[in-house]
Amino acid sequence: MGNFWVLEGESCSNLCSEPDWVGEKILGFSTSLLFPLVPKKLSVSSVKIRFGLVDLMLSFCVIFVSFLDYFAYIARLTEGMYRYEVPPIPRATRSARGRGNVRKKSDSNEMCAFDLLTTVAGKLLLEGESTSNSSEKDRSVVVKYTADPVKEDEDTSLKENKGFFISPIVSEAPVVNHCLSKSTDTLSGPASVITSSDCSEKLSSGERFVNGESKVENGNCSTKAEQEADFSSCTLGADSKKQMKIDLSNDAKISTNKRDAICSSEFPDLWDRKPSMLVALDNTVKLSLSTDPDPFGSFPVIRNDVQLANKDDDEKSCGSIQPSPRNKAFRPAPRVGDWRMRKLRDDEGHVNVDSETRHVYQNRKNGYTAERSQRDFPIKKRKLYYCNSFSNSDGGSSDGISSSPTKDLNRDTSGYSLASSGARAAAATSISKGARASFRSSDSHVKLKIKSFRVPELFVEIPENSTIGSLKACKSRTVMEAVTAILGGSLHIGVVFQGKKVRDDSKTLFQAGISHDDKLDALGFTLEPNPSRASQPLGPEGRSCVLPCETCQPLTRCSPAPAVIPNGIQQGTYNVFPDHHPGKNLSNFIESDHDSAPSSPDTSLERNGADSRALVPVAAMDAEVLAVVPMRKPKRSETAQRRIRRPFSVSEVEALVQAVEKLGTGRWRDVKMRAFDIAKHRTCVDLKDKWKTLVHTARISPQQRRGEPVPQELLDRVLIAHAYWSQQQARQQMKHQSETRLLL
DNA sequence: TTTAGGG
DNA sequence: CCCTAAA
Repeated sequence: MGNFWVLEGESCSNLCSEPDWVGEKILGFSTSLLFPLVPKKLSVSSVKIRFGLVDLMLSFCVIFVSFLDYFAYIARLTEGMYRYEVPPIPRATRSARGRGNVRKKSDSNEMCAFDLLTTVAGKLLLEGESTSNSSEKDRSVVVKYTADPVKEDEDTSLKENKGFFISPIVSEAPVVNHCLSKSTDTLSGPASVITSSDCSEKLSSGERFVNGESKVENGNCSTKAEQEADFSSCTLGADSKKQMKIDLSNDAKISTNKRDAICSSEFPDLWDRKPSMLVALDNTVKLSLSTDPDPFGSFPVIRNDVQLANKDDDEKSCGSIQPSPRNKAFRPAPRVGDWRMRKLRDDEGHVNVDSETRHVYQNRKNGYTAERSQRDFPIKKRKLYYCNSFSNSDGGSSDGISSSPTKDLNRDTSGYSLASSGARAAAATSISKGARASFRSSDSHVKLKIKSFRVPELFVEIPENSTIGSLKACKSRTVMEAVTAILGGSLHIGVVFQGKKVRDDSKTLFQAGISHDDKLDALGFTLEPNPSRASQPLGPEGRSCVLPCETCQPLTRCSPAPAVIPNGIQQGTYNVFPDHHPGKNLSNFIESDHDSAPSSPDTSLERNGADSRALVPVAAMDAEVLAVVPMRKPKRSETAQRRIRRPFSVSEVEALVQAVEKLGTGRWRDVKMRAFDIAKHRTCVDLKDKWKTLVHTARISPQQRRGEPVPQELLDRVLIAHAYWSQQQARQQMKHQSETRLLL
């Protein structure tokens, strides 16, 4: 989908502010959503990976988008349309908003009931690389994730022992945020580390609040950049355990809301290129989920009545400006965070989670206190911006909204550019001082930044007679469900090198072909749902709801704009069951390990759907039940990604030749087992094809050959072997024929 | 799934 | 590399 950046600040209520369409009936509406899925409230986090002597700093940012806002936005866009696809994320205009009061207002009126988790599998690119000599040979195990779940309590304590630990890099993300931020709140701690909610065991994410004042923050940031361990930790996560330890100004009620976390990250490059809009808002919504026990389970149902009811509360609690009427309408929407909490609780047997009931949770470890719950609401001072939800590179479908956002952003935040630059500078200073210096010197830090996110695609079909309300509810649920199902578990960090997933954690960098001088760009990371906890089993019956894509007639009428996922956006890799081959020998083929290329979207989705049942809609909805289906491309052509090209190395060719000499042609399976058993990406068909090309290559003149030159010696052997086995084959046939004749 | 071939 | 018919 695109890249999202969250900046601190106001919530974007614009979109939501005009609930014109509320209550209207949609005639035909089917949508497909590309939702970034974010497991938790990850916001900006940085990962430090130790590669031998080299540390790679990764930062990734996850943004939370208010589902409702987004939804509302979509609804508006789609009204009257049969289908809309991947609407751009609404951006809030910061324009008229003044800071203080206004802001509060925004906080209070959050229509954004659900924060949709958006997310990501971020691809992190190396910004710099360290050149330390020693590291080159030392890199042994480089990227490894800890199998051990991180205990919640230990959020901040992730240590190097584990293959990697993530710590927020203060220097980066914060900078951007604070620049933009207008909020008066200050953070005592520059960054907070959130442990991922229970869900993400392996991944801890750091969140930082943008709210803090810019100046203050800067100081902190820069300072902290170097001491990762120090950052104060706050946890916004669902777990109570992860409470923030950050001092917030009074206002800041960053509270325990999970969703509060704001994400920001600085991506200098990106910013430069395209800052865009603000996406989400969040926390302030005080409202609770519908008080009714959720019949369906975990998904919150949004209802109008609820909204109204909540209104008062919100105002009170916020004590700030009242939300505009319009906004109020939306308030009721439950927030994701709440939802989550509820969900968590459900596990424990608790059912409802409305604002009222929250207190119940107090008992939990680090339980939320009533006070806290109240504080939570007012918090939203963050502004979320996203950059190009549809990456330009995608060539994709931009809604035409894109341009404006940017403008607004710049305009609204006067000095933004300045700030950004400043931020950048700061970042550069803080972090990169070392990093860059290292470039030339021996410092061993490498900085990574997220280049893109992969967003899975969900397809939601909605009956024509559905009301918007139902749509919201359903959608929320389904989407949430899907999201949770997928991401409910912990996140797993995947390493992608040159487009291939490297699954073998035990593999050394060297084995993986990752080297400093080598294209570090080629190194990427993905956040994937953790297989272990991924699924929420829904009854099989639930599946019945899933509709094949084909069934969606309305789709045919969809707007011309192809819903195609922008190229830039790759599908999240959801390999539910990555296989690890810890002890495996790579033998000659370094590349052998690179696992399969990124799974094609469809595949991954399907897999998800199947395995985790992520997409299974809630069981019993009304007639209005929505069916969520993985966006399967009807035709393979659309989505199926061509496997990445993996030219055969000379060593591979040699192995192939040797095997064929021995086994002959026509026994590719044996050849594979014999010579390429470890190279999973080489199929017998590949070997056969390679042999075919080798034969061809051997026959043509050297001048005509392309690619990595194959030693003539090998080519000669190829011809010889080919001739020999061809002859054998011919003989076999002759023999066979003669036998048959005899029989006849 | 593997082969064998065409694209 | 992909796609497919045939085993």
